Amino acid sequence: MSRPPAKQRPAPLDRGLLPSLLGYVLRRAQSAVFDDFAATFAAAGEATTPGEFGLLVLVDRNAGLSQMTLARALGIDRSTLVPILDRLQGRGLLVRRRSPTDGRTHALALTPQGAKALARYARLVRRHEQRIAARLSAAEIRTLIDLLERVHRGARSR
Amino acid sequence: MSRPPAKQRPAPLDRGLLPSLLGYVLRRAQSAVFDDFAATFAAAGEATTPGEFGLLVLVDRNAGLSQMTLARALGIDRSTLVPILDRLQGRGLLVRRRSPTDGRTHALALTPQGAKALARYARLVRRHEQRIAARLSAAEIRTLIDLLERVHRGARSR
DNA sequence: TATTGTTATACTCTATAACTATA
DNA sequence: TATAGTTATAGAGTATAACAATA
Repeated sequence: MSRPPAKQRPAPLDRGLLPSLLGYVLRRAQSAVFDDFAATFAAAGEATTPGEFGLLVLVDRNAGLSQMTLARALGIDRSTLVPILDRLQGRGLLVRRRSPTDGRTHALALTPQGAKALARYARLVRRHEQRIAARLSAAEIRTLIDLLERVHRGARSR
Repeated sequence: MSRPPAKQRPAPLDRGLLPSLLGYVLRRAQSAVFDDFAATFAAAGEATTPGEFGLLVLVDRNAGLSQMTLARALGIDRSTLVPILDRLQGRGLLVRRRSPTDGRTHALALTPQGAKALARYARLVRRHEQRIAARLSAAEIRTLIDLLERVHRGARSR
């Protein structure tokens, strides 16, 4: 029963009530999933965040939408969106076109290169999803998504 | 069956595959829960984040721990922790004491004021938890926490 | 007047690299 | 040499306020 050298037993900290708090467990799971997303993309030589991926999907599925519409869908301020679009546009993934009907707005759209990148990202996301759900059955994944949506609705309504 | 004025039907965007992605649903739930946390605290005239609350609990339950130990437990770099502790110390909630056994480390501890604040925060967190779980039974909450922990472990192991 | 996109500004969270005191 | 805490610095995400162009 000899123990290995063990330079310094880390001695896990007492977390008190934290592990029983839904908010805490949710936050930690989210953080681990974010790390896995980044690692999956990095392993494929890509550098794109979950937020950027979601944005690209929205632009792809709703071509021509305005920045205000997109910002509302993302739940961020319109000024926050500007540098994000600047970066994506700088990477050649999307363009801001003039709207023909309203001179104040931009019509956003993916470039052909952006559409190709999105298809690549979608494959990586599928791989990432398989990893994070590896310990769950298909039924459990559905249950989890359902419970999370109910938490979302409960938290939103105040 | 006349519709109310409705200045501009927002026409919900097409989110494509996003709602079927665990990572996406998780991120949205987390964001809504964070907002609810902030709103609950703001309504009570308090301004403390989930991260700060978690940190205070760890210091409370593990008095005398070092900044490195705390940083590891939080999953952040030691340099990231410095301004966070500066702020909490500035608010009079915790202190950095000299460690008597190792001159390189600080022994962190809550002040009496910090302990009182933490008790106040814990009551608010309980209220917040009731809100976000309002649509879930006790059994469902347990299931959700269990599933999230399994996602956490699955995402971590690579 | 109201809306859209932009800019200026500020704050927080995050990290890496380099410095210092101590072990 | 190695570790702990700090500082300098930088990047991303977030916001508010004010401005120009357009409706």
